[in-house]
Amino acid sequence: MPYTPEHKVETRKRILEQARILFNRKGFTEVSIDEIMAGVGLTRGGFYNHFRNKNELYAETVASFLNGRGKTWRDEAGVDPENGGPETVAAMINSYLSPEHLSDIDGQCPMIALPSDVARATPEVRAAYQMLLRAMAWLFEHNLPDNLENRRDTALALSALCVGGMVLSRTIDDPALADDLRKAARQFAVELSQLDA
Amino acid sequence: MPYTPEHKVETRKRILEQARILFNRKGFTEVSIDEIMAGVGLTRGGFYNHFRNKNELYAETVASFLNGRGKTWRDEAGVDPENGGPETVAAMINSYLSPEHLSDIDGQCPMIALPSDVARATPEVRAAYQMLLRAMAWLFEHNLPDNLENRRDTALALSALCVGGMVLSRTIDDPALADDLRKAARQFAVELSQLDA
DNA sequence: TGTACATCAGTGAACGCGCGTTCACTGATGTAC
DNA sequence: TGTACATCAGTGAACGCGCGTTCACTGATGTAC
Repeated sequence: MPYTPEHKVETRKRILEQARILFNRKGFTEVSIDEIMAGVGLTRGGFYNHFRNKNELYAETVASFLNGRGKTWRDEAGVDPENGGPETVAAMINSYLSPEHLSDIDGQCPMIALPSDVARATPEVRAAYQMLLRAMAWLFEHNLPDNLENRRDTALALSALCVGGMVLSRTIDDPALADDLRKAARQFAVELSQLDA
Repeated sequence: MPYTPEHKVETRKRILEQARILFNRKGFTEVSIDEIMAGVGLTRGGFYNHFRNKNELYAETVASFLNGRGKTWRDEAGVDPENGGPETVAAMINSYLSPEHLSDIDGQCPMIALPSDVARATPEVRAAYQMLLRAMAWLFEHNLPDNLENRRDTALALSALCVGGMVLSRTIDDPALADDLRKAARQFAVELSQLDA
């Protein structure tokens, strides 16, 4: 048996990681397989040893965020699904709508970088994206105060506010406006999470 | 002088309108000039009598929304910048986050259909997008109650919530989840607009 | 009113380019003896 | 321990395709006489 089985697994991971970064930077259609493979130090032909086609890669990239880069993010924000609470919600909001997240093009959440790309992608890609949103809303919901009546709706609205605030800030050129928008979203998200509606 | 000057102006308008619809459906890069011109009943070569290149068309498409399809939308929602008020804000929110707007792929607001496309487009396109956002926030701001302390921040947060709610709903396949999200965003947006923060 | 003419919106073949994918191959590697 | 071998990850030329853009041309139209 030539090469260890781990070798192939590792290469596959490196391709996924490189693809995630490049997709975040330039979007799905603007990134070529050549580019991704070159970033990993390989040539184009080898790609098809790891993925059936570009669409499969795309779906796996989005899906892999949850347990890859997304896990790092949750850890950094100190999110603990088991023992959370209101301060966890505030930490999530502040981290998601932070200037660091805004300037972190490579590491950002795919829901911010790729919404309109995903809307036109294959069902597999959209399913992966949907899973991300569910995960985000679930985290919000289970850390909101118990006495809140409509926790799920609050969690969904918070998700919309967080993603919307970042998507718009990212698209806006005027740094002052982008910042005001991000801060306003953050302020009202925190308020909303404490609201007894 | 062959053809009336109006003839050319009219054709240009028809190209813009067709481009707006197709961009809303499939995004900027996925729509070809052939496709747009065919939709207008012309052939590809003629395009360059009206626009310098595809990027110029893109920028003008986004910019033209404000006084074209966007004006219709404001009229339908009964938005009057001069004599508004809280009920105008509620009308804007309810209209923007309505099931009708969600299902109106062709006529939707470009901020929903094209956020990640715009983020990677030319400065001209981004400037047009920014103008749309400013217009939306301005409308919110000037119709919020006078006694509200932070009207601008409220207006910006409302914009983020509206756009974010629609972007996510559009991307989600599960109709139940998409609907819950849209409704939650709407409910909290209305609440937020009455909040004295 | 009718006709020749000039204009320029529109045509469609052609060009260059980059991309996704295929495929015959190469050569690095672990294993069997 | 050393060597022949089989495997298969990786290579890179080639293919087909569609796109944005150019350009020499056509022909519908308003105007001048």
